[in-house]
Amino acid sequence: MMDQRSQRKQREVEARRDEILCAAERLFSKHGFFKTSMVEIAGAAQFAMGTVYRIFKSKEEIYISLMEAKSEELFQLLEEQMAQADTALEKIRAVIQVKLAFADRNRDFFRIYVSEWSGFEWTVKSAFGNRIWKCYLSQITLVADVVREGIRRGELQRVDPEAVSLAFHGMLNSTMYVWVLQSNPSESLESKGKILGNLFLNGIEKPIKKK
Amino acid sequence: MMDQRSQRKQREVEARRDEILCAAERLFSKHGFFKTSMVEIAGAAQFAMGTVYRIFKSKEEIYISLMEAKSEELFQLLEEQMAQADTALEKIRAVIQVKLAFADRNRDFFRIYVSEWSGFEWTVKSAFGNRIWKCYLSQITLVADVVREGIRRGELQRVDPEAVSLAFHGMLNSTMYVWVLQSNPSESLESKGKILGNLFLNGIEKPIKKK
Amino acid sequence: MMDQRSQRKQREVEARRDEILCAAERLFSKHGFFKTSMVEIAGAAQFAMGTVYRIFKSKEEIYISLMEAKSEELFQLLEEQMAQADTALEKIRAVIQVKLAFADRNRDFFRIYVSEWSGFEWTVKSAFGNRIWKCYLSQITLVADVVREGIRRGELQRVDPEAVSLAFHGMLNSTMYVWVLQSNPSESLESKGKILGNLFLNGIEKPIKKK
Amino acid sequence: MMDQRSQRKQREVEARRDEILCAAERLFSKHGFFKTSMVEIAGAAQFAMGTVYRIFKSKEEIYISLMEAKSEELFQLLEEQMAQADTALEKIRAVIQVKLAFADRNRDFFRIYVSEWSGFEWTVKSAFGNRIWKCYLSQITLVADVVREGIRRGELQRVDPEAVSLAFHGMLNSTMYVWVLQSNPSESLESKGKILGNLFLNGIEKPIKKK
DNA sequence: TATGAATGAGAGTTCATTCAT
DNA sequence: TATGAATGAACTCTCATTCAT
Repeated sequence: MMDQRSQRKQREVEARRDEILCAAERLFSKHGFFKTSMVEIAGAAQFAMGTVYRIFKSKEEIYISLMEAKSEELFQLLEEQMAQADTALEKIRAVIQVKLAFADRNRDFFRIYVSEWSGFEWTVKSAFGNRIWKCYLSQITLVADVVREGIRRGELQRVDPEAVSLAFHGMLNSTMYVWVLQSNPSESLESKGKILGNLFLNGIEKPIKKK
Repeated sequence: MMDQRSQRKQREVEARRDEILCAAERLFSKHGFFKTSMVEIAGAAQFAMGTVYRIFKSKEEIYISLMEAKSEELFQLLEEQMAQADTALEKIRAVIQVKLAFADRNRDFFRIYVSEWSGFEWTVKSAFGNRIWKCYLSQITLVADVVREGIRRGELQRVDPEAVSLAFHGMLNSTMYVWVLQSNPSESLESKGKILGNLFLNGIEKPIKKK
Repeated sequence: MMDQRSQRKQREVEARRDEILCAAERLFSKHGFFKTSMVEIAGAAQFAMGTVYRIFKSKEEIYISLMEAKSEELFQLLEEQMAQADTALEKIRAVIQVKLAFADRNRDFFRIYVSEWSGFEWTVKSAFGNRIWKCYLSQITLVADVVREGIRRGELQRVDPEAVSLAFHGMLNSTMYVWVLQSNPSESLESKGKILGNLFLNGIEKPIKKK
Repeated sequence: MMDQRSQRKQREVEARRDEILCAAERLFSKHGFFKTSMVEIAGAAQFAMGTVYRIFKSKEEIYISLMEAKSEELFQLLEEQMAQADTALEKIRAVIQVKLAFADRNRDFFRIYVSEWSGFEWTVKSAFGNRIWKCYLSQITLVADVVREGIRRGELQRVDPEAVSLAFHGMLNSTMYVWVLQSNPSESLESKGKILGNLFLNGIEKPIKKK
């Protein structure tokens, strides 16, 4: 009985969290962190200010929770899809597809994510900066591991896995950000993915000697 | 005589501009645009508030002027070095070297530049957003032209020049940002450049058929 | 229950409005609109700045609300007293008495009212200027109507009602302002009213022919 | 020789004073005292800020000098015209005509003059307030003297000269202000003067017994 | 527990006045 | 003497956070 009640409570709190994060996502995406006020967030989420502050201890906390939640979601999707791929090449192509599709479904989030990918505004407050940074780092590590494994299995050249993964994400993010900004993307998700996959795997140089 | 005096005036105004921009660069880099106040900028530049406002009409104007000035400087360096290179491959390697060296000399600026590369916080205010965006666009166009020429001359594969250039800059920026953040870069400038150059030109896949 | 609470809220907000207006009245009267700061108003009303801004959206809004509230109050007194008078002459004498008594009770307000009667500082910002102007216009129209009726009923000469009403208020205001400024009015309210009434009704010329 | 040079100096200073006052008049009339800046005044008068401050020690000084200069001019016109009139009635009509004509020629000044007739914004700083007040007082006294003389000579009723003069100017000013505000005055100067003259001399009541 | 009014420090910007040139 | 750049206090208004109800 007590259990049931506390479970309902739990679920309610979760639902509230989501509603607030959802409202914040839209607003941050539209106006940026600093030009979005707590009154706006509370209003959009249909809660009183006090209620918002009961769930999140500050505006920054909302921002970071938003990043963490979505990053976690994306990370799990990445892991799932990568588990189904065998070779490093397939895994890398999977990462591209998953991220592109995710960006397409979460355009508001992605505008924030890419913009703040460096965590620049947060670097001072290291406690917050670190949490944001981890969101990026987890993905970079994930791909770095794939690269490392690919090298070991002879599928990939002997490159620096971390450096290459970092560059890979920069490539992806810059492309996706511009793509997300366009309201009517002229080119499809697929073609973008193919371009990036080829670029990352084979580069742009023309293979000169193919006897 | 009149000329001399007005020239000195001119130089003094320039010097003031630079001092303010320099102070702003440091502060924006450390705290971000919104957490840096005009009082701080004025104080760091050793001027009274009114003096700062005599030279820049708003805080945004300082920010944008900073971006424009440094971007222009970087752009000219890029053009100079590219003019001395013959092939597309050489030009691309030149871009990487120049940007890395520039980032190394302008660490504060680069933290701002990469952080805000998407211009996200500015997109709302289109007048300002456009000016920021142009700073990035000029570089993307520059490299896209190199790629186009390289394809025409048979040096590069038939890729989408704009898409590839965008990805190239994302790759560079993400790498440089992390590199700039490290106070004691363990790896040298050269090696970073080599890694990125190889990645962009040849990708990471192991060339399978080499009979 | 809900009703009671919301009613109390309503009353509290009203009380706050009044306290702020009251403080502003005193300060505007003493230092004028531009030399009175919001900090001073908030301080005098014993509220934090934010509270003042919750109730009035700007300093101008306070000023205009003050004018409108008091003007409305005066206007209603005028209407009441005029309703009890039969002839135009009686009505005009009633207007004089009511305005003098009101000015006596609201010395601070009257200093502002008369000073700014022309709305000069406001004419530029038409939106605000109009609201101020209406405060004066309503009274001028009121008296103009009385004059018109008086003419119709043969009590008054065939004069231009609007022009005469305007002059009438100028006469009243100038007299009242000086009177209000004197801390210890040497002459009584009554005698001032009589003088103005006679002046407006009969002029100052000696009726020459009275056979 | 020395005399000539110092005389020229004197004349130059006078010319500067006039240019500044002229510029200030236009600007104060358009935007009000507080919304007109010294930079604007200096710019409009084609002088450097320092030069303006060499001639007037503050913005307030410009304002008051402006009032004093024009008031003095008006006062002399009034004295001249009144000297040519014999009876009190003629003198009063002369005052009306002169003021109306002066207002017509000095519309900018009159907007300021009437708006600030009460000196309200200045009352705090008594030193300044007094100087402004004297500008009004001189006219009131002038007319009060005429009224006193008129009573002595049996032309006017036994009224309070000061009170009546004050009311007279209030009447005039309110009428003139509205008239000055209208860009295309529909009614002529003459007719306005007649209305005010009749009102002041005979009132609006219909003389009842005229056998 | 939920509310949202109250808080007040702090923001960007202006401008009367000064003073080195 | 004339200049106009430099000054910095003071302005209006915002908003993240708190807390009495």
